[in-house]
Amino acid sequence: MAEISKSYDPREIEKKWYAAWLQAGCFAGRAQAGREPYCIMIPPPNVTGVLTMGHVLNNSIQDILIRRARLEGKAALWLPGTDHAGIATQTVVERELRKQKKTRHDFGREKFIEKVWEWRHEKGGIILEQLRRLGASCDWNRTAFTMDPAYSERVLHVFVELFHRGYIYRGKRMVNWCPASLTALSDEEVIMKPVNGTLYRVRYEVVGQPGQYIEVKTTRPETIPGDVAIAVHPDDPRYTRLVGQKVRRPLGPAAELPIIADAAVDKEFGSGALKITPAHDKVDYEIGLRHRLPAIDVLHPNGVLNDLAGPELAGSDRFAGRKRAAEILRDREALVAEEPYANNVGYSERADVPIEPRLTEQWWLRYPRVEEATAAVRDGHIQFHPERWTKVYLHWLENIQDWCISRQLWWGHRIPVWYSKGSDRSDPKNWHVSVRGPADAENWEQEEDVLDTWASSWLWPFATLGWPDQAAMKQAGFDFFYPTTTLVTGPDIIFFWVARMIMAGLEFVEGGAAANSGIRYPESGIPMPKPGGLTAEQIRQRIPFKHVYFTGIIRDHLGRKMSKSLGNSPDPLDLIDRYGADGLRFGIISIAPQGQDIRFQEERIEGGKNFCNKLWNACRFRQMSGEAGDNTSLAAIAARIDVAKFDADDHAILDRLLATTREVDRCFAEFEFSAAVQALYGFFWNDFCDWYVEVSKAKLQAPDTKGTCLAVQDLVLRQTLLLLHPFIPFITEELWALLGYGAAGTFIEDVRIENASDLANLGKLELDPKQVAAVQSLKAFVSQARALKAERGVASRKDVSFANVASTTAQSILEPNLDKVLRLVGAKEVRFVNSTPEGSSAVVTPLGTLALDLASAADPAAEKLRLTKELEALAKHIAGTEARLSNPSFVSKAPPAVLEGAKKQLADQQAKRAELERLLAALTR
RNA sequence: GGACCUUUAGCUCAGUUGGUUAGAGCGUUUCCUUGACAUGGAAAAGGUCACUGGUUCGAGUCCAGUAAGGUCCA
Repeated sequence: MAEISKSYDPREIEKKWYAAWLQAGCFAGRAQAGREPYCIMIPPPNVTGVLTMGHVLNNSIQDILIRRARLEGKAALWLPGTDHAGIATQTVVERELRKQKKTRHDFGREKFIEKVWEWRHEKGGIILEQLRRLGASCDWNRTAFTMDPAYSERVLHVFVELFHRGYIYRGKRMVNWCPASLTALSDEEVIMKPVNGTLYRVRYEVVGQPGQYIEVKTTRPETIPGDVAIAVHPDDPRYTRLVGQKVRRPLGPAAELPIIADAAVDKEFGSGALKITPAHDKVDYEIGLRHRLPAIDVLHPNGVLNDLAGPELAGSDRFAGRKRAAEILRDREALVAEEPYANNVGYSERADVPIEPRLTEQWWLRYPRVEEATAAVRDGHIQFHPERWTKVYLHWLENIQDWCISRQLWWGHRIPVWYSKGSDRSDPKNWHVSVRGPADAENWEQEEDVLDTWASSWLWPFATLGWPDQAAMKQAGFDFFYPTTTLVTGPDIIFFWVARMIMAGLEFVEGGAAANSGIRYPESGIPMPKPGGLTAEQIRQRIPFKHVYFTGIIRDHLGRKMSKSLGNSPDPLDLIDRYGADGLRFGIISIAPQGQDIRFQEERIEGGKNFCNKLWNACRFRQMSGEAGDNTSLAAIAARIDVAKFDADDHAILDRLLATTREVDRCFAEFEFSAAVQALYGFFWNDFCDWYVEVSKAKLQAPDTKGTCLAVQDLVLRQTLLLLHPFIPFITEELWALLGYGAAGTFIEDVRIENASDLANLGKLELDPKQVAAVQSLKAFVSQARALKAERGVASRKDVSFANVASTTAQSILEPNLDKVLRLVGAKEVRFVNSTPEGSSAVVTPLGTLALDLASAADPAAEKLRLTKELEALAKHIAGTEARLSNPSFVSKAPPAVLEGAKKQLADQQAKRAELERLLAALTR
């Protein structure tokens, strides 16, 4: 067996094991009858993406879950992939073209898409390579991409199905238009930002009544040329007599605008009169529809004012145009005032520019299965962790709006609709909708728009498993892995992705014959669902996942979001280089409480690395302590343990091992990963290294106890490695091999992890609670003895003697453990005496009053001060306990156990006080 | 405007169904290179649990309100 080096160096070990895992096919997700499936679909990162700390957290958790599932004997599949990120990817490639002073139009659609594919093959999907450095155990053979030919066909298939099922329509409606990307966006892609702008008060002269004006307030005077009316509230007495009259448009082509009454007008805002610009505002558009008003679009798609804005403004950008408009109005004395004004403006999420409400022809989706999607989460078929996100989800579903799914881009899934050449595109009679297109292609022209990227990734959980192709589904193990088990993602895409996946699953995944109406869709042959809702059973079969774990957002140490522009985001690969992948994983998990945002501190990553080194060295200690025994199975180790040779420390460490195993089990059940890491840290560092390893040093000297002590270490280390493996896979795999827990060519994942009761049974561990408790008092005794030494400044010396006044019980606990205690304290002897020596320093421990024997007498003043302070603190506690016990309500109402506890506590405290008083009195004498 | 989250040691956070003297890591102070580890060991200092009420024998924990910070929706 190779010797374990003095410190842990992750580099070569990580490389070695990742290659070995790949070589052995450890990550392959296989549908295996008789095994429980455990499946995670990666939230596909953007193909342009690089690894961020958010990805590190998110993917570490997925890897933890999937590796734990393997240890539990489940058939685990973690399916990786990327999405094509329509706008982001197209922007990246266009930016490269711009360096050559070219635009996509110089290439044309087909050539440009070839360019994007070239880029994708060269530079796209780097993030998947980076995930390997982190140790991600994805089934790379199944790597999916939303633009893969097979996936693409599934996306188009869904469009065609939804069209036939009546969920998709085309219409000229108000959309969120991004003037930078020149495409429509969905509501979810618009971010509201507070903006400090100006509110312009503008007056419109009433026709035929010189000197009579109506005043309106607007933040967008440049759209006045698009005004078609002034609206007031029908119940507003200020304007009743003006309704039906006209005003002059103060800017742009001259026009007389009707004054109309509409209940949508807010009487309280400004003067109570609203300018109506249907082409540039959603509310105005609706008012315009009600009053049959025209819509005058004064903007080019890129936000530059067009000729309809009039010669004064045409050609100006919308923001320059706003200033110019204000100047003109001022010159014409139509501008009454300008006021600073804070309001919310919608920004394009990707391009970070204000969006324009714009009237365009788009494709819309009425969401399917909204009710069932509500029920799925409300009724607990899908569980959110933390649970509170349920409310956010349900609220969104209650207020759901149709989804604009068309994008004016080239990179993406081109909408599978063809228009009969030369005919009216707005008439569905002239449409052909199919995956493959019309047979007589020459008579048709295809829709130019592509689908929103989310309209492809919402199919991710089943499209990656071959749906709807039966053969592909069989090969992928669809029936075995679907519904998947857990989705790990950020709450920021709860609407974008989580909710939509649920609806897609409910609509498309077959489950239960009762769902079928007997009618089949012409395109796919898929049975048409029965009208009406799905049963609970059908919902359970169709949902895409059973658990959704929402991670927190990683912030910098000041609490700011990490972003490229702030430069406050560390490079994960750099962190891996410096701390190891395991160190990074352990560190990030330890600071990621469930459902809360995380403040990143590099010190914690360093802590992860230190923990790995500690683990490494504890195993090194084991290796140096004695011959390796048969470690190849739990039973083999158990056979080397002679329970008759157990001392209190063996009982205690195994008791803590079982408790830790239970705690980690609980944490996995409740998605509390940082609590699991903390439990493991505390157990291993404090209970095992700081105590058991130290007491072992004495035990190993005795030939009688050596074998059992080594076997106990082997047992503890084995279970610890198993419990830690999902969190820190590389180092545990290496140590597993070095300590001989697995045969050559096998991996830690080939073993099944035991739960606490199985571990106790298989290890034949009959633990004595009294012995466990004895170690508690021994620890306190040792700690107090050390403190006594430290206070007298003799911490390093080993030749000191202690005198202990102990009860027979205390003495019976101390004596069999004395060798170990002396070693831990750093002392020559503990003499059992009847009274503490005159003038010595003493403390009251659970195992007697312990005095430090020194040639030099203690400083009486210092001793007095110390004892007095301790007595004062104790007196407070005694007073508190007495007060409780003298309260009749407490005595009569508190549960007996609590009452007994308080009584015992009081007795202990009083005994300790008596002893301290005696020490103090001895000093004063 | 609606909903949710957070507020505990200098910093970052635990604290499970209310029940001994509220914990951890980092940082700080002192001591220690003893044959696993200085990426370490030992000891210590450090908290009126944001505030105000209430429920209770008993509140960091439950309830109501207030304040500050944050997130989402409109």
